[in-house]
Amino acid sequence: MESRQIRVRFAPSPTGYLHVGGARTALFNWLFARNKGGLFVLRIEDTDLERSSGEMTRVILDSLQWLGIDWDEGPYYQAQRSRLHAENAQRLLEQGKAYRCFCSPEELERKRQTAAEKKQAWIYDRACLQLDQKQADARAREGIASVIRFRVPDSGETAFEDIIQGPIRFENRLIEDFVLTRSDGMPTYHLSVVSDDIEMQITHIIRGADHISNTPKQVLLYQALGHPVPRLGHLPLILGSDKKRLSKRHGATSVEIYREQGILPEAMANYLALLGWSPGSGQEVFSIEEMVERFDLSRINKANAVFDPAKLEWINAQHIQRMELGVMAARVRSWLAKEGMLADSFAVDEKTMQSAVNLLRSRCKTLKDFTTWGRAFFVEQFEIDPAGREKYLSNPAAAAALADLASQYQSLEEFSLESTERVLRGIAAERGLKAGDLIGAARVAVTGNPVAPGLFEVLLYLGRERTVMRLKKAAGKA
RNA sequence: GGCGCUAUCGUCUAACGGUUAGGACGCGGCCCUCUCAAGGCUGAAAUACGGGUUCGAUUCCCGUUAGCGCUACCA
Repeated sequence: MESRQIRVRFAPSPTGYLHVGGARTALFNWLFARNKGGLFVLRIEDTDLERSSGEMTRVILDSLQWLGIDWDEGPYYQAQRSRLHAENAQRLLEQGKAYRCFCSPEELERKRQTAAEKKQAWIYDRACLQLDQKQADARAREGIASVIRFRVPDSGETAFEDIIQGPIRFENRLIEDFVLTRSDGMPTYHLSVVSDDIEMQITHIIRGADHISNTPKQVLLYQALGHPVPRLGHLPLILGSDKKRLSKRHGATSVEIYREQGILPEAMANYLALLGWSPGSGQEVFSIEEMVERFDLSRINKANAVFDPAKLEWINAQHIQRMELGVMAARVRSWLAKEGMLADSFAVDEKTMQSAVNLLRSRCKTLKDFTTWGRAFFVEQFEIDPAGREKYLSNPAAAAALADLASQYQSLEEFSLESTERVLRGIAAERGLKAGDLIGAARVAVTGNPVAPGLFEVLLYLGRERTVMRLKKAAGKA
């Protein structure tokens, strides 16, 4: 029994950057398709010409690619397909499943207002449904603008079995005769989506729960158009820390921003997947391949989830630590390039780059940390942290010891982990300093920071020449 | 206002009638230690409320409450 191939789609409106909610919707569709050997279709819903832009489309595609989400078909552009959609409306009109409505937007707005003031529910009152063919034609001839409205059944109910939410039902009498085409002839959202999903043979529609209320209208449309309804699954929404729907108010909401902050795409996808889905095994850190392998629509949660930047950061740190060293080094290299530090860097050869990353990675939560906190591991120009200077380099004794350390390192036969430590401890003992304090002073001198990887490993990484130079410089300034 | 959806630690979640309600982030403590991370151990922290059904409810049903969503000639 060969079942039809699964076809899913992601259909963003290019009215802004790729929102984390949208990114998760795309990811779940993609994971589902990849897990089932299905096809992932990308469609740009750019029918709102006012708010859509080609630039936004470009950014959204770029963000998807960055996340590792690739598409098998598309991108299709919905605006280019309006003629097709309008034809469907025309057909429904001819079949009596839709009718022309001449009510003006102002008139409708007035009725809505009145109802709202009386705290009454209001849906379109079907004033124009009474018009017969002749009357309608007459109005059209008078030049009165009209829209095409879908004729919703008066009774009964429209129900569907949601893959994620379970059975959902709506009474038809509470569903409005919604607009199919606007007065300028352009199709509206419901018509476009359904027409395209039919045309593109979408088998599973996985989207945000904010579309649940739209669904009965679309189900009705499928039925009127004589097409089976695809399987529907509505994902819980992503909320801000105040439990309100995640929006600009909450700060970083586009995946673009997290990318700029140094979040790895693997970590972003990993965290997003955990918002509403869990494998049930307790595992939380996955590679993309593991996610594809484990993903299962039946394990998606029904309740909304609060976006937690702290956990995202932790997931990111985990990926930074676990990623293959060579791959991670390449990421850091690109980050350095992006920051304009690569040209001045002394850590350009692969071996040195890997050593630096190896030393720093367990202490970095984002790529940004490598070039800010870890700056001294890549370039010679770095600032000494004021607090570190105050704590370790402010007294003359430390400065003198540092100068001594520099000269002894210079004449050391072998510059090793063991010898550098022995010399330092010797100097500390000789001068009545605590070893920890001298280590701290040296650390600040060579890394600019009171917090860094183990000192002697750092010295070895930097090499004798660079170490001596930095020690002398700090000693001179102290 | 109407309609719809949801409800386990602060947050993300596990449990698919029987568990001392588990894990993770974050927070606190201890260990490790040249600082800080990482790592290991550990502590505090939850089934919204009220009724049923059942020998037994986090789990099934109803109600209440709360939150969210939709309510356009936007998508």
